[in-house]
Amino acid sequence: MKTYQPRLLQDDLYSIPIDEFFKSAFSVDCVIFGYHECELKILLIQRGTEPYENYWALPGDLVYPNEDLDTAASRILNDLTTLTNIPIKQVKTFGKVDRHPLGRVITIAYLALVEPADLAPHASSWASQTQWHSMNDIPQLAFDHREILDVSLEELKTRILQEDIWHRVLPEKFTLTQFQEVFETILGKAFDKGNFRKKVVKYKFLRKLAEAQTNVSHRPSLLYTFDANRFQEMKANGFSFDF
Amino acid sequence: MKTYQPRLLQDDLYSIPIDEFFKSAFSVDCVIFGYHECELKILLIQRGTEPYENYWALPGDLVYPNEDLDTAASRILNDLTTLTNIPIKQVKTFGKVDRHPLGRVITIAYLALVEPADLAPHASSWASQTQWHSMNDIPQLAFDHREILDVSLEELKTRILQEDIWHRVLPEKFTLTQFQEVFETILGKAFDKGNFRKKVVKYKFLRKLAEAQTNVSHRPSLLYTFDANRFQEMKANGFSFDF
DNA sequence: TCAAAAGTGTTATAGGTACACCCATGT
DNA sequence: ACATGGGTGTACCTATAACACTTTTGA
Repeated sequence: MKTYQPRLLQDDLYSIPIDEFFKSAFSVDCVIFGYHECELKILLIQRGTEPYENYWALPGDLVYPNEDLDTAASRILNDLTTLTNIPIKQVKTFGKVDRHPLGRVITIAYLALVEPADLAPHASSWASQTQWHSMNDIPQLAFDHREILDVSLEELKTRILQEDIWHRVLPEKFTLTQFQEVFETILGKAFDKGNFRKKVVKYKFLRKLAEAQTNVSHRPSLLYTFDANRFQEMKANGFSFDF
Repeated sequence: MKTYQPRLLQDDLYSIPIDEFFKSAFSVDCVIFGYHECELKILLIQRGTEPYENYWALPGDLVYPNEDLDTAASRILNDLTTLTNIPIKQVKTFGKVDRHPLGRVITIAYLALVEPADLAPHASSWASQTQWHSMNDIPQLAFDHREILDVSLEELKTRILQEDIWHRVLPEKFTLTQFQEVFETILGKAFDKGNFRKKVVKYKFLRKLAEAQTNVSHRPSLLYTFDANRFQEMKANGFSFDF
């Protein structure tokens, strides 16, 4: 039988059949955060099969033999939501030996931030249901998914400062207050209105429109749009919010 | 034959034999940076077997069936250097379908920064040699290791600002100039001496000693030590250098 | 006494923080 | 007229950057 002699251990007398190394698998788990009106949510599925039957879990799947990791993550996200072209990026790989009861399965966690309204209409017809959960009320999760969620939340806090993912959870035209609320909710702290605006306006990638809100029982707010090109330029030069 | 019906694709008629998912493997590749006197180096091995025989490559190995990912990374690093207890942390997982010519092998990249003097004495007796290479003169690398190296260098630049990994490449007692040089070399830019000192001293985790350099043909520099406890405290509160 | 690098001081400017105040709208 | 949130201005303080200057050693 063909064996694999670990290359780096010259004094190691034992050897492991190479087949043993190919008795493992890898999956992708998607941490899909949803933001809407000052609330941060997380998309969970309820498992319909063992192991962890009936537990809530992060949506995930084994990676197909001829499928790239990023592609697998996009596939899962596209199956769950009606959105397309959502950027979904790797967070970290979780690979403890005993993390999966049925064998050696490591999982690569991916992160996305979306508008929670956009859930796939066929979701309810699945054996396992799909549901948005408030981040303030997370049920017990299958596998090591709680740890994955915690790590991903920290990563979200970092990325919201560096990338334009907040853009996906705001309408095309939005107020500076809505913009501020996204950061306050996700980072979990409040900012001074005046100072926040001053800082944000000077970056010049929020473009003030001639329009304003209507039907509000207070002074209407001016609307802004996002200049993605200008943002990309600045990001290429190392831009990051310093909230 | 038992098959795996992808859970998330209800309309998907085809199914894949579950064995197919277990015909893959995962490896760990270590990006071991070395810093010494204003030079950044990278530890490479020369491959003794196909594929990519004779190519230089990042040191790596398949992960043992009952071995955690972090443990595998530490094992590889410990086999190559005489050091122990070196922190080595995950960077990213690389998993393109065609990245390995012999099958589906994804790899988890790990990053460490060490003092390059500490190379294992038995290294030269291996079939494949081990060598420090200057970052200014990297040979062609096997697999997608060049991409892994590039991504890891960026990660190193981020981590040097957030963690105390620079501590491992400085002597127990060091000068502020030595301290500054680490950052200048890794970040690739120069800092004003006076301003750098002012900023660093006020953080209070570098403790000034009563000692000074000897046998230098200029004014001797005062020596400092690192107060790791104080640094950890500050890090817990979100500290990061803003160079 | 000179070169070399250590170490300190000065100044102008920019930016952040806290807070007060006025504005436009619906009820 | 008043409650509500939008929007702006100011004054203080701290941080930063650029640069000049002094100090201590070995040769």
